[in-house]
Amino acid sequence: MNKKRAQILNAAIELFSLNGAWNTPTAKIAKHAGVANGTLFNYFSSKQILVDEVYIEIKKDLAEFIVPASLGKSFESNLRLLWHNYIIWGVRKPLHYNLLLQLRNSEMLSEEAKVKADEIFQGIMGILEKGMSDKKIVPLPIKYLSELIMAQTDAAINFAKLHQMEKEKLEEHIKRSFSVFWHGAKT
Amino acid sequence: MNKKRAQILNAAIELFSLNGAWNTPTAKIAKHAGVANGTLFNYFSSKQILVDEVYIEIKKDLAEFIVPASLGKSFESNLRLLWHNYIIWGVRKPLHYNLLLQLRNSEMLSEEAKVKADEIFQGIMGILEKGMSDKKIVPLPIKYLSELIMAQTDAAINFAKLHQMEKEKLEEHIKRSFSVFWHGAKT
Amino acid sequence: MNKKRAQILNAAIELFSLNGAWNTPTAKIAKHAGVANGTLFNYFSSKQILVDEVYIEIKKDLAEFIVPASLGKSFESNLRLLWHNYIIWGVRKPLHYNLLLQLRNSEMLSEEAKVKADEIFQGIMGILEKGMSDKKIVPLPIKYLSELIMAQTDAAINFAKLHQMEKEKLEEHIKRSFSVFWHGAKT
Amino acid sequence: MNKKRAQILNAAIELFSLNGAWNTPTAKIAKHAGVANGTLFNYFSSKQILVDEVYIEIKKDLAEFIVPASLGKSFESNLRLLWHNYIIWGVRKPLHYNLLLQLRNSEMLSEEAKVKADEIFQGIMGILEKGMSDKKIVPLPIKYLSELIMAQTDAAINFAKLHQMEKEKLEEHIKRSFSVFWHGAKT
DNA sequence: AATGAATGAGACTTCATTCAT
DNA sequence: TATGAATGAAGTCTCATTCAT
Repeated sequence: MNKKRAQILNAAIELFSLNGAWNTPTAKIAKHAGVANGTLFNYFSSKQILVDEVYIEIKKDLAEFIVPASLGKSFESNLRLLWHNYIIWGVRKPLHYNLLLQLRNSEMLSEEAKVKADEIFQGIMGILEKGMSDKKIVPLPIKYLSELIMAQTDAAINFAKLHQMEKEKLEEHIKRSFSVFWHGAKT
Repeated sequence: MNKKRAQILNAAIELFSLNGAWNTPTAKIAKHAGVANGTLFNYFSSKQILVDEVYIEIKKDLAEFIVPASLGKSFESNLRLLWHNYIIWGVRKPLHYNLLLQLRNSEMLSEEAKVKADEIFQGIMGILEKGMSDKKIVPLPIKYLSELIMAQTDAAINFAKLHQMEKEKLEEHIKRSFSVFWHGAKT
Repeated sequence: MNKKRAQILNAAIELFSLNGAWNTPTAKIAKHAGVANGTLFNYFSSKQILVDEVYIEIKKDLAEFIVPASLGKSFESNLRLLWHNYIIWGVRKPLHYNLLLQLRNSEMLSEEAKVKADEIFQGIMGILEKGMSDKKIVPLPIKYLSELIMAQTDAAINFAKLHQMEKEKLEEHIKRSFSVFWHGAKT
Repeated sequence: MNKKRAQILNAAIELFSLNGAWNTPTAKIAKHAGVANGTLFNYFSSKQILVDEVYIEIKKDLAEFIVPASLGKSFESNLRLLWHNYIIWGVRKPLHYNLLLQLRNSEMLSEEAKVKADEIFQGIMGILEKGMSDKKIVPLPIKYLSELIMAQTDAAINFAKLHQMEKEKLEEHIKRSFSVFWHGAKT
């Protein structure tokens, strides 16, 4: 990939996360990235597109991070791993995570970007669908199930960050949060 | 209360929700509210303050709506009612609900506003704390429990809106969502 | 005279002097004067007129203060008294004095106000003219002479204020400053 | 130096002088300078800073103009030259001169600007100090002496402009004005 | 006469975007 | 391809003035 493009994306993620995308000027991003003002527009033809690409970049990073290299045998263990990895990602990459939340409900994303970002998660959706059709879990619409998982892991991430949890304590917290979910959702 | 102030607040809520607070000019709000440009600043001395007050207004509206007039006997029934009312509110007031999510992670709110908004929910927090200390529910930090509830109800609201649920269907959905939660959390 | 009118004038003098007339809103003047916003415009139909009236008020105050009740016999003693009184006025009424300087070169005064203010000093000009025609002083255009006097007294006032002179020290300073002038200008 | 910057400074000096800095919009300055609205702010990050820089520019121009290329032998001749040059400058550059007076007492200048502007005149102050310590002049505080000189030359400039003096007549006027001063101040 | 809420023109300033170098 | 000065539309906010009470 292109180096300058990556610099700009990273600068944007950092500044967007800290100050809000809506009040981060492109000029500041360029400066933070160590490139000229106009260079940014050689790589991203408008700020709208930059925002979209930042969102997609984050979603890609997340998807790569949480998908297990190889799927285990049981649905529960696969789901537990996804659950675990998502929380770890959220804790380890606070800027990315914060920005993800920020953009999700901001009315700043184009429809195209949302669709594209969803596509990245189709593989993960597949795992859930499989578990559902195998009746490993209470029958819920797949879309609702995923929202539910995301919602509960978000709560877990926020709480872990609030208490600056690390290592064993964090693992314990993840375990417990999954346990609460699994108790309610398993068949 | 003051009529013009309310007009402005309502106009702001509507436009913020539809277009994003970050790209709703104060001039448009004033026009939509049927007042002059400068009048807005007689009531809200800056856009920042308007945003803060909008957020507080929404939280107040929500708190009023979900708190049961009289608390029932059992913790479960009280919690079930809160759960129910929150989802109803989210479905009935989509603009308010959407804006609530938008502002929460936007970096647009002042710290003062966040604190003030939290104070509005202290009564509701009290209900949870009571249930917890009475061991009606698995021992979780109260802050995490509330995040968890909010997260799951948010998921339920999103899903209900996605499928434009109403009446019996909506009630059924609410019931099921609570059931999943209660299963996982009850002692 | 009218009490409210005087309150407004005094408030204006104070605020104009401290912050500059150009950035003192009429609303602040009204508040400082303890009257309503609109009341100010009952007495002064525009800010321009208020500024003009403030200037005239100051000039009147100054003229009243410096003109000796009864003129002495010698031109020198009369002039010495004017000189003395002007400096005393400038030191005792720093707000008035400061504002006088501020307005003089500000392009904020209407031509009418300047003319009116000059009329107030015609009596004093008469004294100078008399001394000139009696050849008590080197032949200079009367207008230049008055400028010269004002200029030197201004310098004396600034210096006295800089060193916070009072009583004997101030009197000594005034004496010396007049002496320098008189040495240069007497015939 | 930078061409656009100079254009803006010159436009500002002209418009400030004619209409007062307080009621010259930045938009008018930009237009008069032949640049876009925003360009002005590339060179002067706020109107306050533009005003400050205008003041400093004028003081620099004045200092350059009045300081003699080489100092003569006698203190009197050096002082006479400064006196002469200042008056000539004031008459030849009426816009600059008018604005200098306007800004001096306007409460529009930042303290930094005043300090910076004073530094420009340190060389000239040195000349006066030398004359003082050599007892060529009555013992007066240096600060007062400079105020006195400025005050009298200001009077001379105003009078010269009032009568639209030129060439011999102007030179004669300057000579006389210095003579009045020197008579009063020499030892 | 006194009030003060309402007005809206206009001020300063920001910033996404362009384009000549 | 990279630059960064220039642009000007558009945003937030101020404030002299009006007018119904």
